[in-house]
Amino acid sequence: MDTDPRFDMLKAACPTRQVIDRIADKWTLLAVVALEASGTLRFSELKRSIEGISQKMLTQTLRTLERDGMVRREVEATVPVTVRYSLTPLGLSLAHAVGALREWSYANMDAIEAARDDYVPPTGPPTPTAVPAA
Amino acid sequence: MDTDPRFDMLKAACPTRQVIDRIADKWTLLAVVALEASGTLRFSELKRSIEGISQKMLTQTLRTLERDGMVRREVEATVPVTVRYSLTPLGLSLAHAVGALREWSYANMDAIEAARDDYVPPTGPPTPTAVPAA
DNA sequence: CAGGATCCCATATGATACTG
DNA sequence: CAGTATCATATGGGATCCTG
Repeated sequence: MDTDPRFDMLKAACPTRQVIDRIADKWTLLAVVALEASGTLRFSELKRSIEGISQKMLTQTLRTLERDGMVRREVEATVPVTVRYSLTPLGLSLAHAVGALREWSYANMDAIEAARDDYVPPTGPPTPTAVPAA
Repeated sequence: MDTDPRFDMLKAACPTRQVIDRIADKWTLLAVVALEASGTLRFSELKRSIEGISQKMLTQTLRTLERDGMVRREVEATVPVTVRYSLTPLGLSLAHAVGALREWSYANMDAIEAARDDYVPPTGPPTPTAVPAA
């Protein structure tokens, strides 16, 4: 059998795995980072902060984060309604964990770039510009 | 302008953001975790380790990780060829960063579950089973 | 301003078959 | 075993229009 307990954490049924499945997505992580950086942001501010995100994905991402207790949503009944988003303590703790990833990214982006340059794909078909032709 | 320097890290052009865009994906994180847990694994072992991953995605994920210098791929010319994958130092350091996320997931999965139960979506349309009808 | 509802498409990913 | 190639499909995600 392949019941190696070391991999239980990777079983789709494992709760930890489920959590990973949920938060390991670009927009979620970026939203959390944005909120961590400024504490509180309105919908449109948040949208401007996260370059490339669409209104749809932002709404969707925020709803999920709110549902899972990471984000607090406060509606203020002003004339054009004002909605402010901020991290809950739970969300803040997630932000810290994500911080490790960001730091790593920052510290190692050069190494990645370098590796990428050196890389030669395994058994690639002849490069079009290099084939001597038959 | 919205040139708040606090959000530079979220600009799509920012190198850190680019790295995040790349590694913040489920299969990549899971592959790294799997390799960290056992040091070295063959293709098929890796596939069995990561529940739910398809052969295609595993190949693709490993290629990318290899290209970016996180994974080392060693081919042994045995009869049915043997390929072993392991983390490079760079990959290992990433694994550590990801570890923070895993620990967070493990520590807070209950809180998430709880929040999810309490959650009531904002201004939802009347629940079918609750509408008094006109 | 915030966000719900739609339409629609690119592509991410799975399933299958084939090979060195 | 460790892939590559192909086909089929789900769905992630953008563009638009609309409303309180």
